Amino acid sequence: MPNPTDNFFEKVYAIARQIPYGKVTSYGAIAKALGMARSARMVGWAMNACHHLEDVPAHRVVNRKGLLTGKHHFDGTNLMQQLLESEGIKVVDNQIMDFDTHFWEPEITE
DNA sequence: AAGGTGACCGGCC
DNA sequence: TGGCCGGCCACCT
Repeated sequence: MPNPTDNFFEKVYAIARQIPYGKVTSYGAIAKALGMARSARMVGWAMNACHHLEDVPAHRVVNRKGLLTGKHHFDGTNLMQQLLESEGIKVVDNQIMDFDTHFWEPEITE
């Protein structure tokens, strides 16, 4: 019997798992998809908890500037960048190149 | 119960 | 684009 708070995380995970291969999205986009555009920070918090889940491609979630703000939370230091580049996304200095091109907008689940 | 924290965002210069 | 400031909401001590 999951707590109601866990549902919130599940929602974030659901969005993250919907991110297609070679695509990225922003915390704000996910927050907006959940109807909490003003609480993008909560998405980041949820991502922190999702870090122990392999089903959630957290490396495809970056901030709205396309900066790999959370790369520091991954196992290594450049693991997040490696994963993105492995999907065809060019990353330089923790920043995604052609962010608008690889940007993917999550579906609104309300 | 209250305060501090955080993988952020938007506006302004 | 980059830096600074305020707001935002859930979680932890």
